[in-house]
Amino acid sequence: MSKEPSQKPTEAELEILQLLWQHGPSTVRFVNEELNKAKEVGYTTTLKFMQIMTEKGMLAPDKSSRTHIYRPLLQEEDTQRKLLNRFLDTAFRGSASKLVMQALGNRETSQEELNEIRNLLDKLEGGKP
Amino acid sequence: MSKEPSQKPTEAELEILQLLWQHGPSTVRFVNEELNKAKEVGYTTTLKFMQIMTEKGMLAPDKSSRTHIYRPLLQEEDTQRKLLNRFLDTAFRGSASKLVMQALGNRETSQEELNEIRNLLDKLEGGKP
DNA sequence: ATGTATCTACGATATTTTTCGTATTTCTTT
DNA sequence: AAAGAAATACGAAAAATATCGTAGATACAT
Repeated sequence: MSKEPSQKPTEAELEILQLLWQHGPSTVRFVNEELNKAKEVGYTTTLKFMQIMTEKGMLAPDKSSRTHIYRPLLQEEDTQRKLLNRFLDTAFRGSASKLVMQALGNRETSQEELNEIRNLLDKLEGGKP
Repeated sequence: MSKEPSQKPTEAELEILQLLWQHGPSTVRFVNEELNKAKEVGYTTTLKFMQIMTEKGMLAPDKSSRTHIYRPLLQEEDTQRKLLNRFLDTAFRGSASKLVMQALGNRETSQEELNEIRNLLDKLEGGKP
């Protein structure tokens, strides 16, 4: 029974994945230090998480040296897409536009980002002019 | 010790809130039947949830008749906003535009909705011409 | 080469979330 | 008024998440 590579990461797992996506393959110590910038977490706690994530097939450790280096097996965009779809359904009953409106309304969004979005809108509407 | 009215609802709690937002104040039985359209859940399970949610200050039961009627104390948009902010940070590292792009890209969005979004963009950019 | 620091392995505990069973109370129906 | 149906109250088990301590192995510095 080989394990399916994906699942829904928990919040804590997601935080770790974020760090790995952002910084590339890393050691437990590094991840732990990064996590500690936000809140206190014991080293072994982080280690345990990363081991569990490895069991679940989310990470792969390079064990060639004593200090293991973990890399994420889940793709960032893939994972985001799945999480987003789930979130959209549970929190917004599937209404993407409501979500988008909230997301844009609640936060400062840079001019550059707004332009990107506008471009996307153009592309989406371009399909049926 | 008065309880703070809000907290982060769990997924199961959110499902119940959704039903109450959608249909207005309801009985346990009604909520339970709705939940059962998606998956089997025992009546007492639903009851317990709604009682816990009441303790947490998310719901308020009208107990004037034997069959209690629960109404949500959390506002839909409020709650969505909070959940969204959290989700945005944990899943998209705070990048609203990335989230928006994914949300629009992954799903069919109606012309009407696209227009709404475009209007919002105009309004957002209007602020600093 | 010996003590100290750093790792991983592993198991255990704590916390939160989900799920139910049973008892008791309150209607309804006959 | 008694039997049965439908609700709530309560407690507790089960499952999923999160957190840590200790032991043993490995490297490093003196």
